[in-house]
Amino acid sequence: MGRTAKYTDQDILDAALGLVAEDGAHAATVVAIAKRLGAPSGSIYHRFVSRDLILATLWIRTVKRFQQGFLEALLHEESDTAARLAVTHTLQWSAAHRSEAKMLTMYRREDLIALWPDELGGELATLNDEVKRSVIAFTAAHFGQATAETLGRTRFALIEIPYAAVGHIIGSAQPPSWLEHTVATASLAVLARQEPVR
Amino acid sequence: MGRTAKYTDQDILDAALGLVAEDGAHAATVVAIAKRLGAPSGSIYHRFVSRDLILATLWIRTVKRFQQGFLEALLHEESDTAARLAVTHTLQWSAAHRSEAKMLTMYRREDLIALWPDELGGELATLNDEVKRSVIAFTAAHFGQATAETLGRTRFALIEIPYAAVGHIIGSAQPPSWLEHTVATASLAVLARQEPVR
DNA sequence: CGTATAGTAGAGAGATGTCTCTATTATTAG
DNA sequence: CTAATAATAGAGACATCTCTCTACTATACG
Repeated sequence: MGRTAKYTDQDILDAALGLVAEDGAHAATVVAIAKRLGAPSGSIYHRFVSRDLILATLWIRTVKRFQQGFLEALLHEESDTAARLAVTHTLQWSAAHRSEAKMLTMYRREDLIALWPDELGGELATLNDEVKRSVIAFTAAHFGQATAETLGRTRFALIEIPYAAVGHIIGSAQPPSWLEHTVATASLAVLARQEPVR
Repeated sequence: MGRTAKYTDQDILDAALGLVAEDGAHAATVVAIAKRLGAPSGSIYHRFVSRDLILATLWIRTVKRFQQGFLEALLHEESDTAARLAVTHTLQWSAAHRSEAKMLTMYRREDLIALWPDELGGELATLNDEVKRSVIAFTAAHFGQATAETLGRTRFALIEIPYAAVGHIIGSAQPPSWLEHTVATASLAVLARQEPVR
């Protein structure tokens, strides 16, 4: 009962995402989001009690969307293959979801959301739990044990190096052909178990 | 003639830098900078005509400070050594200049400076020229020729991978001992001339 | 068909930030 | 010592953004 929604929650999140990706984090003001949808700002506040809640919801949606494939990749039983799949997922997902990839790699949560809303406190607290568990399991399986060093190296190989490559994907019309192979090379070198020649 | 300056240009830049590093880009408001120095905002505007000019000047100062050692490292005639030195410089400089490293790795220019001031337009245009030239020269020397691929791989190895590691330096009291070796391993793997096993 | 309800619409209050303007103060040169 | 000057000091004009409040509108259900 009541009239049907003209602007859905998802529409609002998409508009915010577009603004962040196109014009930067500061551009996603409530007025700008409303204008992008052709709505007045009041309509936005009918759905989300605050700007921070919009961006926090968008953040969670985006992180979860990215994590899904990443977690699946890490499930592969052969650890080198799992690593390759994880790296490939990051690059391909980023190419297929540029705006979202841009948001994730370009901004920290704290720079997008001034004050994390209480109602999403629980969500935030557990958001990375699965990935953390998964990375620890990978490290234990791959290196034999998860120490500060092996964990740090794993994170560097599986997360930070691929993230660093996303800039190349966002920057150009289509990802350079050498990129995927290069990133995999770097990651696997970091994950090498025998002591490399110094 | 006239009274001596109580707050110098450099004091103002340092205050802005501290705010950016500690509380994020949005925290470096003119009022906050003034408060940090114990001055009213009017005194700041006596030195810099706009907030953007403060942050743009800081940006240039920081980039130049970083580039100096990086360019020196790349001068080494043996290219593998040059690469190692460049990587090491990025990590060690970041450890020694955390606030500046944080600013450079955490924010893009566009996110710090809304509208780049005209008076610094020339500076900006040439800011990266030397590094670009230097990276091209390195690529030509190392790979034999600078193509889109060899240039892209060089940038990834010498700039983006080390940048990705800076987070580990900023995040903890002292950089993990394994970091430097790990980053060098990744970079050199990317720079390997023979086709790696796929 | 009419009423309850979910939603849209938009004006405007209040907070925060940039920048301007005028007054005051310290320092140097003659 | 005095005048010129470079700098500090701080009030407030103006812009922008978040969020509130009230009025209006479309739709579903009986």
